[in-house]
Amino acid sequence: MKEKRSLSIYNSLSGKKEPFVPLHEGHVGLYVCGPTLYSEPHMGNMRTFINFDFIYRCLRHLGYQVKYVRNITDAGHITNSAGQEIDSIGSAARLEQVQSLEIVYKYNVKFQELQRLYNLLPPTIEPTATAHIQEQIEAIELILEKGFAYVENGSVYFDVQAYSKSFHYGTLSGRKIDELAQETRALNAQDEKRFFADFALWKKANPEDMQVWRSPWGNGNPGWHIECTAMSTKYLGKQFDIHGGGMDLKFPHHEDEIAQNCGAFGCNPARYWMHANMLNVNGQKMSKSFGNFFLPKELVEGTSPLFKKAYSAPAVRFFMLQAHYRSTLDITDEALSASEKGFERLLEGLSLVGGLSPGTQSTIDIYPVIAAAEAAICDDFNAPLLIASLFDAVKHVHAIQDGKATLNAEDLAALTQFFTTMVQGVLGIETPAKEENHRLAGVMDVVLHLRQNAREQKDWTTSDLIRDGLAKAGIQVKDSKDGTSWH
RNA sequence: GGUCUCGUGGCCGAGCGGCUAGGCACCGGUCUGCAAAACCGUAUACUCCGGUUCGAAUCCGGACGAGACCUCCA
Repeated sequence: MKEKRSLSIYNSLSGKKEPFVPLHEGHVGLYVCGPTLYSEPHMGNMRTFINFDFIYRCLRHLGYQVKYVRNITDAGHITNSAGQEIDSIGSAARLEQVQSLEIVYKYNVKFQELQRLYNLLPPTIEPTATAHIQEQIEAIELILEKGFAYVENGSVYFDVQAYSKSFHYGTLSGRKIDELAQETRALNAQDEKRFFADFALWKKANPEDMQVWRSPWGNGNPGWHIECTAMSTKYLGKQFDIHGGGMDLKFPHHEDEIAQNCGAFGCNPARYWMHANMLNVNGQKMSKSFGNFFLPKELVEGTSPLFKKAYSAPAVRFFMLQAHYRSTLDITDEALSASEKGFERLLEGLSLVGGLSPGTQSTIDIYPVIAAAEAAICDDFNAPLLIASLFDAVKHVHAIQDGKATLNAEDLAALTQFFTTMVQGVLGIETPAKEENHRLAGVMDVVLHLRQNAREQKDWTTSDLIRDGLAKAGIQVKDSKDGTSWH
């Protein structure tokens, strides 16, 4: 009996929130630009994937059947927009003195580990670029047939000038070609391109290239943008509902993807473009080139010099979702530890709600809270607002726990269902499994029993000695009405 | 230089024309042998200057400041 709600999504194409209308009722085609496997994904990369994982979960929660395609780039991007040729994976391979495939395999394993660590649902399909060379070649052929590309010395370039006669180049980024011409930084001697804004669809192989594929134009490598066009078309069609990715991909990558798709099929690949904002460190984008990045692993292990302690993956995920996906988020030790406390409070609420007993009648109305949460999801996937409503629910849970309020069986079931669905299903936060150390637990039972005896005899010296001693050992004792616990 | 985004209380971070965001910290309270923990509660805000409006953090213009993109980037 899920209420039909109208979802609205901020569309980067229009710069506005728009009501979401899927191409096929009840179904959503979602394509997200995934990682390039030339290094271990850093925390900034993970923020984008966490955000889109949340969006994916929201769409499913709203009852949509979602086909979620997230590509894996395992072919080095060959670009020459600045007259330079960069094969990221090949470079990494040379640096590590191994073959390209080893690089790709190594970092793919790491990425899969991170997906599990941060509780990312597996996409419906995770296609790789190297497994779709044929599709990329076919897409390039189609663009050539339509007259929006040209072959030059074994390479194929997208012809932006020809394209501009039929389509508007710059719909997504708002860039204008003549402005671009002036803005483009000093270039090296122009190469085979006819026009500065042209970009490579296929690049002729260099002698030192490790990965090379055959094509109608000779041996070479696919261009940076064409894999997304080829794979999104294959798995989602010429046009689908939502295309997502990091903000930094908006230009030129997504702009060129649009040009390719329009050039090949006459339509924008996606009706809604969504861009996740950057993770900042000290107010600046986390980036390989700034050197201010850290790895997800370092955060979980507490080995990054930026942070005083370790933060669990669910806590980090929660921290990320406390900011809206379209806002930049500055990650600092202070912000993270503040968020962690709230995170624990939420988990406490989650564990309490299951143990509550129903009353004969309800003295509080929980449905406004549930409605607020659903509305937050529908308002451009507003995770922070959703979390705020969950904290309202936590207050209700405590009130019931303290006997200050009651819920009848039906309402209590609704609250419990709501809480677990939102925290685990939608936010994707799994309670971290408590590490059970039976021997320590046995020792603690004895120690706390001794302390309890001392307390009953008002032997405060002994009881405080035990308490302070445990504190030094990193164990905190918590006294409450129901007894003493520790962690 | 061009294009765009953003400036919210001690910190993080929502809201985007009128109605308490939320979390953390602070302060007060309950509990406690004292603490801690836990729970409850109060307070503090919208960079500046103009304009529109009965009414603006919220819309428009300007100033200042920050960031992103224009080059590989999630």
